[in-house]
Amino acid sequence: MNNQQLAAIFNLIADLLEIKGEVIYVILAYRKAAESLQNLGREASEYWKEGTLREIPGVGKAIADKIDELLTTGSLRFLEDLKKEIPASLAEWRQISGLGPKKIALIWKSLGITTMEELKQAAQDGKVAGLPGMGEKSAKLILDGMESLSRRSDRLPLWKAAPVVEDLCNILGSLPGVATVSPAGSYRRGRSTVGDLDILVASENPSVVMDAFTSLAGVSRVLGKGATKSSVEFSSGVRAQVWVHPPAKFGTALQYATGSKEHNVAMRQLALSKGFSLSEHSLMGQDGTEHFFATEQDLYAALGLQWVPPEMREDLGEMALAAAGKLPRLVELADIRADLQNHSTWSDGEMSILEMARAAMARGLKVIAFTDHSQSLGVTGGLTIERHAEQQKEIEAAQREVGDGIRILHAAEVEIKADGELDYPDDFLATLDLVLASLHTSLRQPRDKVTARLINAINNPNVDIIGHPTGRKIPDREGADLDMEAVLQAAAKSGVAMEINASPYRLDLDDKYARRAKELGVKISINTDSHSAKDMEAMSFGVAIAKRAWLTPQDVINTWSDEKLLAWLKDKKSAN
DNA sequence: GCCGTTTTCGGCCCGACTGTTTTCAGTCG
Repeated sequence: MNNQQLAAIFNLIADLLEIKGEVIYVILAYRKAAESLQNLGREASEYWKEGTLREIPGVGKAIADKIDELLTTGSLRFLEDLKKEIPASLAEWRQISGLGPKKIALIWKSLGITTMEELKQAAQDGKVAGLPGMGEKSAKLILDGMESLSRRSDRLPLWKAAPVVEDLCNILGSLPGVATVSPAGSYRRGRSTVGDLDILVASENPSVVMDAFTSLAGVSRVLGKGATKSSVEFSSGVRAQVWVHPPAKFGTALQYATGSKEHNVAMRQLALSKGFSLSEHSLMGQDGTEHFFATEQDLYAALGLQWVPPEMREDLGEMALAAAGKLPRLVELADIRADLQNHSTWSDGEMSILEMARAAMARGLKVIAFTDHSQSLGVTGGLTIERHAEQQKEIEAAQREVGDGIRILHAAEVEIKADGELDYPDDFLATLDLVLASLHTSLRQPRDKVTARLINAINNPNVDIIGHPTGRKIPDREGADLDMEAVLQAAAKSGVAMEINASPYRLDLDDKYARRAKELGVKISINTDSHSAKDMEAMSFGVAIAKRAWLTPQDVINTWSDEKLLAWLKDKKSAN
């Protein structure tokens, strides 16, 4: 049983307990444990074997015992008993927006219904509207909620969210009286998928913003419209929410709207411990005096904290570091000087080596590696060794053309074949400037086999980087079922770097594994996997993942000087 | 149910918006 499955069980327990009417703090404890398991870079089963389950944040005696029972027997007595009391199908109703635990309990107990179909029927028949505290609008809210639930996917992939956020910011920013616009929420925190889109607007005239936002083209449903906060659903199923605050309060408001919820709870607790009450409007002293902050920096400083980068705001230890003035200097987009996975027309790319190199130069890069596919990946036009010799000539010509502007590396994305062997012989690999090894095929192999394939590649002294390690595609394809802990341990031992593939379709490694890699001393390479100049824009997404993993420039080989990077590549070769 | 630079027991964040209400409960973020 993996972390995701354990987390799902604890979230289910939380849902059922909430409907049952359990005190809120018990529910919060289960949700915290679930959240914590999802963010963990190692499997809980490994902690379990070591007897260190309670080192997982939010896991105390009771939940550790439940994890133990689940891993030992595969089931949980507590949950089975709970299901006899509260039908598990009611937990599905929680996904309907506008329907919370209290109303679910009311409907279930009053009408004796438990399924989605029965709920729909009851809402249509007027039975829901007849309940105490409910009315026609409540029934309609439920029906609308069910309707949009059927249209929505769980979370929005970044490649879908980014253009929408950009459009919204441009439109809102051009309204009269608007001083500033900023994305907030999970998008600003750099998550690889986002839920609803959150946008914060600074203006003294909120009604203009609210009116414009709720009447945008493409809005299919206004979920709420108030004086300073509104939310809408677009016909695409995407939901967005906009807050408006005056510029003088923009700092507190942006901090609040950025979250995460867990980070904000920690912030408020800290404020309380210092005799203040923190809200999205102000920091209020016990005597009622309010302090306003135009910037987040001022707010964090007022609480005795360093400004915490949004990507770190998950309550995973950043508060203590910020209080001690010891936040790491995270890697930034401006630190990136090399992109080490790119494709040209020599395989499945759309542009020539010279065109790509010039595009990279225009972005300020100093090193670009061409990692065209290897021969066995036929659909991509993978290169034979003979064609590599021709490509080498073109690279030399392109290098003469661009001069000192950028260094072009002759590399390859070598296929790790189904049997674990690499697609080129070692003596050829040794001649390349850089070798990136990746899985593209037979991703569904059993865990042991696919893990062994990757480790075999890691142990090849010619391999410098493992590309997009799990092979996942967002949102459609789960990655290979890897024993990531074993993979990262092997990489630490051999000195191979692991890639954070910056493509918003991949973002692989994800942040939790990248963070675990850093703990083990594994170097990271952030690459765009570009097939055209436009793809190079994705670097910022990869950097966001790296920041979420708390990586510094030293951890990321793409930030290193030419000398250091080339020496590192050479050392790996000479260790051959 | 978890947790500890106020605490091993007593806390655990705060406000906007909506609908069904005559002053508030539920939901959401």
